Amino acid sequence: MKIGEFANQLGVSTDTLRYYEKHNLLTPSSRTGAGYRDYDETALKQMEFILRAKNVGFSLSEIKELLQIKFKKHQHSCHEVKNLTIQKRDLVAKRIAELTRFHKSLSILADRCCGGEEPADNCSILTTLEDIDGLTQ
Amino acid sequence: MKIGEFANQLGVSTDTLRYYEKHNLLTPSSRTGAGYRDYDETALKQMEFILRAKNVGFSLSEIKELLQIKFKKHQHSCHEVKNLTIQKRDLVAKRIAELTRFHKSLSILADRCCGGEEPADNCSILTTLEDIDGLTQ
DNA sequence: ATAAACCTTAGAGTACACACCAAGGTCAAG
DNA sequence: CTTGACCTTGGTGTGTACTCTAAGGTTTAT
Repeated sequence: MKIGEFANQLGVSTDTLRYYEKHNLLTPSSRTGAGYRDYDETALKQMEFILRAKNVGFSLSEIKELLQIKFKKHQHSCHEVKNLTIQKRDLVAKRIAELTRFHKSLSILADRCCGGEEPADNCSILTTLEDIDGLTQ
Repeated sequence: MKIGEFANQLGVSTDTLRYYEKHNLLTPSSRTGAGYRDYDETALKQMEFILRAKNVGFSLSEIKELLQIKFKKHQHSCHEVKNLTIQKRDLVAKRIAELTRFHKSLSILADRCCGGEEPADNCSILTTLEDIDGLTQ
């Protein structure tokens, strides 16, 4: 399968596939006489692995680690894989906590503001950001 | 106040202040004869505004918008400010939802995995990512 | 024979928020 | 008068995940 068709099947761009190849996430199975990339069933499986891993939140560099483990499963332990997963989960949790703080603050600001069409001279959002922190930490 | 002292007081780097100046977030009040940046009380207030806005989750470009409104309050409405805030809040909410999906998936993967020291040949995390999506969407 | 549709490479551009560097000017203390 | 601590500009580097461009080669259909 040439890159265009392969990309279409997976719903990604050809640029993405070339990018993944450059970053050692997915190498095409072979090249045609003209130097065109040729993808087969194995490549398809691997690309699906990558897309699923992306879907659960792994970054490309994390996926690269997962792939290296996957290629040599017997040289790595379950423990290692679980660790990667837990570390990622905890990172995600931290980010959620931070965003939740943001969400709370923004909600407070928005709820206090009248939102009317009058000039913003006394807008409570602006004054809150100007003055001493009126937001619950 | 020269840039170093000003930066110290605010707990940011001089690089940050120069960056903010370049991106029209904060211009020093004046320059000394030698061309040194000179910050005064007004600059301090504005920088505090910026830092508070950052603290509630606004990006620098959003803060720039807020500042433009703040500079000409009577030319803008409360409605406008509230809109910015709500839009940001909703964006944050979306991101939280996405990350929460990630967190769930990662938790499921981690919980299922034994995490033992044995080789990862049958690691449930890897097989789940290999096979048809076993994760609740 | 030629046009359309595909493919190749290398490299630049995007957004975000800075950090870091080099080469040089300025200022206060000793 | 020199040392050290500060300041200046302009430019490059970081990480993430692509996207786009230029300049050209290949394949397929008409």
